[in-house]
Amino acid sequence: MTLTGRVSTPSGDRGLEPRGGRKAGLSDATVARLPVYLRVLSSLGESGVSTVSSEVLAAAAGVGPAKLRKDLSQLGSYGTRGVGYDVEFLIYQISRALGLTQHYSVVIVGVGNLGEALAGYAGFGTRGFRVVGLVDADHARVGATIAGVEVRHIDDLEVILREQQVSIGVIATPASAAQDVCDRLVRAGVTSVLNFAPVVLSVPEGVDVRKVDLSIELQILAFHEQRKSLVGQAAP
Amino acid sequence: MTLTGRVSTPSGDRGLEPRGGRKAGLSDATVARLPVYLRVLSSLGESGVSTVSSEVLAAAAGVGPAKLRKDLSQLGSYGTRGVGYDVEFLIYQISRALGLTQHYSVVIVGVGNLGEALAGYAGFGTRGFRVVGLVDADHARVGATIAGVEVRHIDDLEVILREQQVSIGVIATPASAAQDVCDRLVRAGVTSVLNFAPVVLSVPEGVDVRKVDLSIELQILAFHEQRKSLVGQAAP
DNA sequence: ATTTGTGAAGGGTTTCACAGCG
DNA sequence: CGCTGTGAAACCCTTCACAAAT
Repeated sequence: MTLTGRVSTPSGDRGLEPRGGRKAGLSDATVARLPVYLRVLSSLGESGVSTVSSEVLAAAAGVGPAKLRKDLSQLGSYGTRGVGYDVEFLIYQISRALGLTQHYSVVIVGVGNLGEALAGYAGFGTRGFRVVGLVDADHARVGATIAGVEVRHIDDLEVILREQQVSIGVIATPASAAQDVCDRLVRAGVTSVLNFAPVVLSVPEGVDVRKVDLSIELQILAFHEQRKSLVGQAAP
Repeated sequence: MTLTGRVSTPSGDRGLEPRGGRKAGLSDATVARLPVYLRVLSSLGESGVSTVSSEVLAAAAGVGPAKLRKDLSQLGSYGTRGVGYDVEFLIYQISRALGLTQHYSVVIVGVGNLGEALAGYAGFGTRGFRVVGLVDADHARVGATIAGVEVRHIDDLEVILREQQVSIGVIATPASAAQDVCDRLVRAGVTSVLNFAPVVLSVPEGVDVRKVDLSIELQILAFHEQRKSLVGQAAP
């Protein structure tokens, strides 16, 4: 069997190109780092630190100082030359830039070990995210209460999505169910999806998908691990 | 309190700059995508497909065809013009490039819901990764058997690392324990770490750390979600 | 005819180094 | 003097478009 010419992928072929058009400043690379700065700043704030230099903040966040300053300068001029950045003020400004001053309702689909771990994750409650729904296809799991939320059957997914203005859907199902769940989320108006299932999801334009994939991470580590054993092998 | 000038971060300040020097071809961006191609190819192979074009494979992987060809050309010339790529042969070549023809022993530290989910993850057994150790600080969890592996106490960590040539350590502990666990892994010779705890780990040069962080992903989604509501707001 | 492999162009990100401000 | 904010340079990655191969 040969597949060529016209596309007829097993898992569909909608929405190849992921990102929609940007509206204002903030490059993707910067957006991906702001949450890290935010976490470091919070921990500094709790330690009673009120001011940080780019050098110290960068070190704690694991980036170079120049990069950090470039990132922060995209938000505005919130530092003081000769002094550094005010911790509380920066926390506020980054939160605002990321949209964390709003609140987001999250539904988790699939309540296996992973779904349960996600539901119980403390970082959820903090910073404007609230788990308003847990659903599973397995009737045996329906009715249980996890982190204060009752598990409902996946048949109720659309009802839950409509009742609670859900903006983010988390997919923690087996791979085989993921695309179907995703389609249902999108059809009900969810435009942000966090996918833990090991499949490439197809979504229409305008929907953001982020993927977390254990085995991809492992394979990337394996690549570097292999490199380390191959010390100076190529001919000069 | 003010932190400026000399660095004295709460969580240490070793290992700022992440990546070591590259040895041969294969850019970071390419390495991050090869596992995706591998997965798609495997699924195609199981469907009885023996040959694919870059167009079809790219569609299924969610990238553009030009990017896919550039990526694959870094491995060598393994396609046939006018025809496409042989699925089985490509699977082999990508596996080889990623170092998946070797076997890697993995230890998971922290057997809460997340650790348990990771241990039970099917993608682990496949493709050369084997969980050879599960450890936890909680005596109540020690002795249980998960996915065929007995949970041992974290005091035994160093013993396990030495007995079983462990190359990859997975940290699934609470944030407060992560840096300490990481230090112990590194001291015992582990050079690849996959971190699920929400902290920036400090490691000496030569050690690779990859981070999986739910709340960072959520915050990135929040940013894009916010953008969507702000339709045409800035003055022209 | 079809599809790969790749120079060249284009865009984005990081790093440098210093001007500018407190 | 110290540290931020930022043009300019360097680097990396993606996209285009076409020559080469079957």
